[in-house]
Amino acid sequence: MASGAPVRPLRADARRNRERLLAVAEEVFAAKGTGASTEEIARQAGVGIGTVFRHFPTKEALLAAVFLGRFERLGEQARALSTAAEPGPAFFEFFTLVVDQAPAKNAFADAMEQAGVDVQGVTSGIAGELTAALEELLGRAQAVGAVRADLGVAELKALLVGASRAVEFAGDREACARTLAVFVDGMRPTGG
Amino acid sequence: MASGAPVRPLRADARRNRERLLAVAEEVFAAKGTGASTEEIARQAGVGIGTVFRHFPTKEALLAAVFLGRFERLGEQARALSTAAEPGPAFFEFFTLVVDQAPAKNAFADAMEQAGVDVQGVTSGIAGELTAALEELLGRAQAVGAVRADLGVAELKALLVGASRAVEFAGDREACARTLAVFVDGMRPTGG
DNA sequence: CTAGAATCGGAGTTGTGACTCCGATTACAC
DNA sequence: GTGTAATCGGAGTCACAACTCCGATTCTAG
Repeated sequence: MASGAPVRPLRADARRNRERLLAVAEEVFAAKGTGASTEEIARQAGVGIGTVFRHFPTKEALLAAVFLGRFERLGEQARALSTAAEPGPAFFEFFTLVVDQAPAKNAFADAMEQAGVDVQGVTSGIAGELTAALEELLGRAQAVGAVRADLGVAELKALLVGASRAVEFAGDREACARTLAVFVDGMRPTGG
Repeated sequence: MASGAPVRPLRADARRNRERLLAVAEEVFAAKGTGASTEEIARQAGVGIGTVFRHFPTKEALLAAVFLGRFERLGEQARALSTAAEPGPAFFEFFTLVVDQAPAKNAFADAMEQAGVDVQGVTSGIAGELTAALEELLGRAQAVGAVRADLGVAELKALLVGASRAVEFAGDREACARTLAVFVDGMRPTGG
């Protein structure tokens, strides 16, 4: 199960390059979509193409690494908010938070769909943690009656993706706010 | 403004091929995304690549033609429903209708964003009609108090795109229904 | 039926982007 | 400081997809 190779720590310059590449890739993919070329990323990171492929054997691997990082951070945020005193506001804060980071999140959905990659597979470990954190956050909010009871984590994920798309499409800030309000109100319990 | 060339009617076989291409392209783009190759479309339509490019000088033009057709049909459906006796149910029926046709609709959003094409420009005429029909449909539903008053056509479009994405992501039919319910309830008037 | 124009088909061109390879360079142990 | 193994850089390869071109084919007017 656990991989056999002991993986000695990377040389300092290699580690720097790897981190820089991840940061730049996240930015570029968010800005230009997942169709952005690896050459573009290499150039912006100030390294050669060879270096990109040394660290990430395929473009898909690079994408996966970027999304894994994003998932990790989302999971942390969700966990942090899931211990908040008021589960209701915490839940909606998280929702808004994710949607505000929409561009990168959409790049994620795009990539996974287009590449035909198995989302559950590639990101299984981290995604599992994220799912658990979402479950906690959602469950608590439902327990205090802040969120309708007929929603599960699957629906929540779908709504996160949909909301990200929607606000990206809405344009100006006020339209975004009104659009987001529909999601928020729609997730509240029906009929009081 | 009106173009000068009198455009003589196409030869019978040419018109057949053109229609067949549009139909096949819509299917293929919906199934495999807008990244599907023109060769694939030509093959499935049973024509040569040359024929595709004779009718649609670029791939982008083919995409635009497909979406124009879709917009046209949506506009018709919206217009038909906008004269219904009960504006509220008519509005929500239209919303559901569009979302059920999600795949193709998403292909639209993808293409326009990725290609960097000006949506308003390419589809201006038809999109204008669609917008007008949406406005009518929305306005009537709001007038009878079936839909919250703070939504405009821009928000409605964003919600249509977002909902399409969301249900596409949701997976099984029941999750889709619960997800859609969030949209529907969220668009209803608040506190009333 | 025939002439001739419109249309078709698909091999070939061109451009782009993922990925490889290996000599040059650099970090680290001693 | 020096040896050496890890890392870097980027020219070159390969595959694929958009688009062109022109001889072959098909439609239609007469």
